[in-house]
Amino acid sequence: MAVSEQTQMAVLGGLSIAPMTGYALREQIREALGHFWSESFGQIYPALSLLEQGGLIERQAALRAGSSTFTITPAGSIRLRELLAEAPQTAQPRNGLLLRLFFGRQLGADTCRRLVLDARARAEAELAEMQRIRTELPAEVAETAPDAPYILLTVLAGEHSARASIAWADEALQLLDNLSATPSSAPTRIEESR
Amino acid sequence: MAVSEQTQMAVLGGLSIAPMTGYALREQIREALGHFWSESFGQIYPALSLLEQGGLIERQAALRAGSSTFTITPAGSIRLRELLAEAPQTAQPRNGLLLRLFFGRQLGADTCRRLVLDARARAEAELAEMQRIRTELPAEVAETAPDAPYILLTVLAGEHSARASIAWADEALQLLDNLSATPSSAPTRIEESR
DNA sequence: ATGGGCATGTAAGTAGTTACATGATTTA
DNA sequence: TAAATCATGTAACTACTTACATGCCCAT
Repeated sequence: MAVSEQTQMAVLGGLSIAPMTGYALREQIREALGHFWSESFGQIYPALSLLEQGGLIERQAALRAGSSTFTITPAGSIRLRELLAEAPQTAQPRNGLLLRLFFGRQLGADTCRRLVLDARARAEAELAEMQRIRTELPAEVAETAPDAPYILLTVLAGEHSARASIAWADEALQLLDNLSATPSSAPTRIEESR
Repeated sequence: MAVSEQTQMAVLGGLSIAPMTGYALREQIREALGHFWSESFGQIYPALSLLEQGGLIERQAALRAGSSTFTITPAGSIRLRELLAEAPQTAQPRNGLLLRLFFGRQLGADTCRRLVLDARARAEAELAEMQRIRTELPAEVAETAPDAPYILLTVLAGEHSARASIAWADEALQLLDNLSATPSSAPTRIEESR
């Protein structure tokens, strides 16, 4: 127990692309899935033990003493497809930025502006990163080419999300400026966007 | 202990808009913050006890026996502003949909299309909901008018996010269609978007 | 009088992170 | 040979949810 199906899915998925050690798995998850997923060692190693016991992966002694390489078994591939086919469970959202802005009156327009600017900067960085990944995609996954179009979908999601954050931030900044200009009286009128 | 600052912030924030019972607080958080925040009773009641002990909120006996209304104290207002001013802590992302699409080859283009269509439908619903809230905003918060422009920021964020999801889904569906059309060979060429 | 919504609270369980302990191998 | 990196594993902690126990009060 104590290992969620989500984690099993990520571990089996990683090993479905290439056999590797637990340590490498964590690195790969960080690099390839980092912008929408994460796993810590405290999850990965128990998951590897469990999956090995279930015959879904196999452990081979690696060159390095004490370390081992894990390979997915045919049963593991079947299990992976099963897990992937389950409906994605969406955790309830917790957006600290929006929570702060909701109570923004307590915080003041200036501090809110700062928060939005920070968010905008993060989104810009995210967008640049996604575009970098997209240009490097064809080369990176040369041997895992059939996965490339699916990976592209996740990169595009990141791009759309980042662009939306930037557009929202710009609109929000303008509203906050109006708010500062008209200290308390007439609430600023909002024109329809798009 | 055992009550996170995040929860204290949400509880103090809720009570900063109006005094209410723990039960009402949960309802309000659900209705007003539901699309970007959530709190369960298991969080709210311990938080109320803690904040009361700290003198940040006060309990008054309500009309109904056994129930009590909580009011934020001046010290509570100060604490709220302190908490709001702290940098938003962003939990690491876990997007089950993108995880599935990343390993989409195992799942097949058809099942992926279904997943994307579901996501698109959810985004459409979200967009409609955000637009409904926006039109009702001026009326709803008549007495809490000064909060309205800040609340609007969070609604706009939801709209931008939903629109981005829809645009991404449409692009993804087209890519998946191409993928089905060209079974395995020539990976489809992606033209630059924007 | 009873079923449903209002109301409070707690215990148990789930999911996950962080920090630590340990040691091998590579690189500077 | 020392530091950095690779590698495995576990224990303690944090945050949060779910389920339950309890009871009030209103409408039918």
